[in-house]
Amino acid sequence: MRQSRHIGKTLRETPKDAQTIAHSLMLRAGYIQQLSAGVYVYMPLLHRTLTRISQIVREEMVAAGAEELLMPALQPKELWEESGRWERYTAIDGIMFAFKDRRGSTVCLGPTHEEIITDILRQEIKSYKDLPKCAFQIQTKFRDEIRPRFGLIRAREFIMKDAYSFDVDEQGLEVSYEAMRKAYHRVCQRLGFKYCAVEADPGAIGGSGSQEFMVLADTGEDTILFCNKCDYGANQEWASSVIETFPQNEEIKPIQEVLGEGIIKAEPLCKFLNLPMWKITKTILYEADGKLVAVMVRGDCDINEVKVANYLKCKSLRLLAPEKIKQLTGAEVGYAGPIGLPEGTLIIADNYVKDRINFECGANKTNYHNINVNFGRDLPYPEFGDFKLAEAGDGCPKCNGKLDSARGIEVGHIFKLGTKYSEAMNCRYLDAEGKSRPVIMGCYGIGISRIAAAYIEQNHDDKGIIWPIQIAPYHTHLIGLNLEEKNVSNEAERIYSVLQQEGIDVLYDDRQLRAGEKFSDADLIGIPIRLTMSKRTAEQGKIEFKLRTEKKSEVLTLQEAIAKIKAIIKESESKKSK
RNA sequence: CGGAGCGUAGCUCAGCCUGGCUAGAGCACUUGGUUUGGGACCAAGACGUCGCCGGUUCGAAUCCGGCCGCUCCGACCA
Repeated sequence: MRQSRHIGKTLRETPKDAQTIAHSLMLRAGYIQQLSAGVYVYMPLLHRTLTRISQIVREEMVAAGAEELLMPALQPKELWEESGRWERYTAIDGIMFAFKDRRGSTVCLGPTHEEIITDILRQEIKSYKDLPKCAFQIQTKFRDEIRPRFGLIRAREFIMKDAYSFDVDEQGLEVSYEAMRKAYHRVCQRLGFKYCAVEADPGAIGGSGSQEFMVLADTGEDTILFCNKCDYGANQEWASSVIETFPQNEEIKPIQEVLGEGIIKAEPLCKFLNLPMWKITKTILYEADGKLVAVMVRGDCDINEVKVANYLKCKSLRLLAPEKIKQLTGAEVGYAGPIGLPEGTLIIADNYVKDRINFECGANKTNYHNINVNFGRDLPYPEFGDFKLAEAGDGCPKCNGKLDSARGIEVGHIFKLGTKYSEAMNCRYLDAEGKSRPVIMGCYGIGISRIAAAYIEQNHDDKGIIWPIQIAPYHTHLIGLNLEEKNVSNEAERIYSVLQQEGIDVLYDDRQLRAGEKFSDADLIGIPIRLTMSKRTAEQGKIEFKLRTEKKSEVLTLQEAIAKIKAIIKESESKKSK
């Protein structure tokens, strides 16, 4: 491509809306243009990169035994009602774009495709002999995100690869899931990511287990925790951890109400009462689908609301508003405790709350706290579970290691769905005994457009993007200098066409600009190999070769340069799965 | 949705508080000249429904009201 005819001007200044480096660089280098909130034009350079990312993903999906198809983005309401997700996705969460067509039928733009694929496969699968099956597509998804942000990281329209597996039983699902898990690792490796795969919350998609593929970046929206000894890793919203416990060998004391005026929050409280943090109890009041719930955790812990919501199986979980707390408990915020809550309040407590004696908790009276509280005597044992937020420094739940934390961008997420959709939508088969069984499903997503943004977030310098050869928009960037001299421009033109004949993708900067501007643009755009033809090199009959990752350049013959470029391309292609 | 902010040239922004006549700057763009291997310089030019609608006023980018759009902080997720 001749840069003089290329669409996508570079900008010197950072557009003010860009909050992350990747977003800013993509705007400045002409990879994206914003059309409205969370909606972007994929400009020619990005389009090429997305095509390459898609191709890598496609190759690994096919190698894992999946078959490609393409489903409609426009979907009928009926299938979503059948799966039971219509209300959640529209009225409750509002994540789905839905509207009426001219005949008055309600339709929506697909945020995901479990319903459609299940509808297709239930017509396909009749017998255990029809299984297993695995299908994937690379397609535009629509999600009316509550808050789109960071450019392509969280967009309302984005490109996703989604795959769906169908098996006869759990063991079959294990095999399919494992094949996808490996394929996801290969995709991440081929792309050249610094990443990690972690256990995750299946969330709205549902199912029994899931893993997220996290690209490590400080601007990531997620916090991940991983063990410094074993392979345990999990999204913080899903992670469990081990914390220190203390011997409970003191005598059981009588419960006592203590005045501690204006003293709230665990730390001031433990100083005031001269108690260790772990003896304090945080009791937080929530409204779960309109029902009052009190959650207790140890004073040195925080609550993980995802765990609480999962335990309660509720659709919405909100902190109780201060006015409501006062109305229901009679106390200001900060004095809530498990004793004396309104009738019918569900009390749940973190496991680490359980084996303590003579602990503290709020008295549900402004300025008062109870000490020497004991389960069984002062209040019944509540329901216990894992509700605390795991944090860096906690112990690993699998070994005796410690958890470290990092920020990550979720580029892939794989789920064991089980029978959630096949039961709801009647996707069944007859087994060898002639018995009807629901198909066991899995689903597997990769954010194609997000990968581009995540890669830049992880690989850039102060001058611009640094693409690897496998997903760069072009393999080489040919820079022509001194083009006003006929012999130089002739030579540059010749090299441009030789490179093309050799099957090397080349962006040829044939613009009449100064060297500095061309080099700056080249650094910004980030094509991995730069070839420079100028008066200087033309005289030697050679060309300057430079890698985007290196400071130094070398002067080579065209043949040598081509050989090097081909070696680099070949090296990246050797990672492809057969 | 709750909280905060912004909307003036392609981009970054000044002007608004304290209303005033042809609305500014830098970058980008056009033309000419000098330059020419890391975002040059000089000169001349082109480019604006000041987000939209309404109100106040002799007069509105500026004050007031409504609407729209965008961004940030929280819940969502590939």
